[in-house]
Amino acid sequence: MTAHPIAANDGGSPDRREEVLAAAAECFMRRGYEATSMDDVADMLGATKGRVYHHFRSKPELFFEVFRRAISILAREAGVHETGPGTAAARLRRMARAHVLCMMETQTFQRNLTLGVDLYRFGETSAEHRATLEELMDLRRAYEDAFRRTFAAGKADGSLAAPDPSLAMRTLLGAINWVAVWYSPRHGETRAHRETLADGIVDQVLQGYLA
Amino acid sequence: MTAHPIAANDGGSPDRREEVLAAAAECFMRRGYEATSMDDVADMLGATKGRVYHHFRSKPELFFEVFRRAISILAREAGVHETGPGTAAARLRRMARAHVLCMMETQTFQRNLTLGVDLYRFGETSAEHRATLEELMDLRRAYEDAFRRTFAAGKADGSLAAPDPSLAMRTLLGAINWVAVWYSPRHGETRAHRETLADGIVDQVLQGYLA
DNA sequence: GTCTATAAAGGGATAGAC
DNA sequence: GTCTATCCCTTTATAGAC
Repeated sequence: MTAHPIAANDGGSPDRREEVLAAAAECFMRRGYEATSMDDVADMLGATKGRVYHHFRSKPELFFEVFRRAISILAREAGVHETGPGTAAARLRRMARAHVLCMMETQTFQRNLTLGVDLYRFGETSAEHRATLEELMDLRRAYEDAFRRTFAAGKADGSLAAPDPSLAMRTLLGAINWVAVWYSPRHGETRAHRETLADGIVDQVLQGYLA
Repeated sequence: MTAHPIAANDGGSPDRREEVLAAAAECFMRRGYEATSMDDVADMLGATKGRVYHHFRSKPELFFEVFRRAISILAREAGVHETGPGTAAARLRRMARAHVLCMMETQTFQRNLTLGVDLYRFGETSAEHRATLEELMDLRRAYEDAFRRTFAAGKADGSLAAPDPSLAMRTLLGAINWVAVWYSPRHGETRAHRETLADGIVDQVLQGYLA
């Protein structure tokens, strides 16, 4: 891996590595991890796999990067609200709303989270890849823990009424993770449309957990 | 397909075709549709793929049978409660409870429902398989409609308070479908344990939809 | 930085033995 | 009803041209 202008990423000019990553996310989502070939990813870019292998050493590493990106988007957009102002219920609402928007706007990346968990649970991988997978599972657990802690905080400050924070975390995340499964962007849809939809979903879902 | 003693299935003696189907469900769940080889299915049975091909013409047909089985279990166990006694809220609770138990007890089959939807949305299939997939998607839609109708009925009889029955159906099913993703049976677990867990989940989740 | 060509391995499906 | 052997195609990954 020679000097890539990855720093230019922040500056604005589109990065080639980023294009490969996005194409891979799309392919993995559509066909699953093992069924996706490096040729599929290349085809989606209108290139050959020489280009893919130039940016990523192997298929597992490509997938791991997709996973890492997915969870890092969630942590940045949603997890960050754990430490905001207001009651636990208010913070939970901001977290859930941002999470839903991520499911809609970075769907191709987010759907690969489940794929990664299955790979961890059932896949046969080398020791090195196993270690990376463990690390990625830790990232995911850490993200989920923010929801668990917020449910516990809501029990303490009286704003939330879930008797079992772990179970509440699971049912809430189930409801909002599922958005990535059924959501499909409409033609001409704007950010405002998605925000309205996200508010509707979150209002609906949080109703059951409020004190 | 020559004379199989499929009728013996009802009688009690284990059916060979059924064994292949169960092994296939497990493999498809673990590795995904395309990544699962007919050899994988055979290996899980301690056999070779000659046996698999004797019972199922092709890999797609094998998968379709797994999908069909999954949805038919749900329709029988949960969908049937749509027409039971009591308020819409009471019926919805019985449906959701049975659904959760299915997610736990026939997990390997149920997890393939999402796989099938992805295959339908993104897969490249022959015209014949396409037609079968359409039919399977209809079965799934019909099952989901039972939930949608019950939410609408609850609006009418005043037992449920979801403003948008379609959205309520999606968030509720998301929360309870997700059980199949995180649930893992504990050692020595009994049906009673699962029923208690299912009741906890359903109590938690339905809270938000009650009038 | 991306291409073509190729090696080595594994997949779906069938034929025919038993 | 299940197994072995086989055909043909696709896959991962690398080497080396440009």
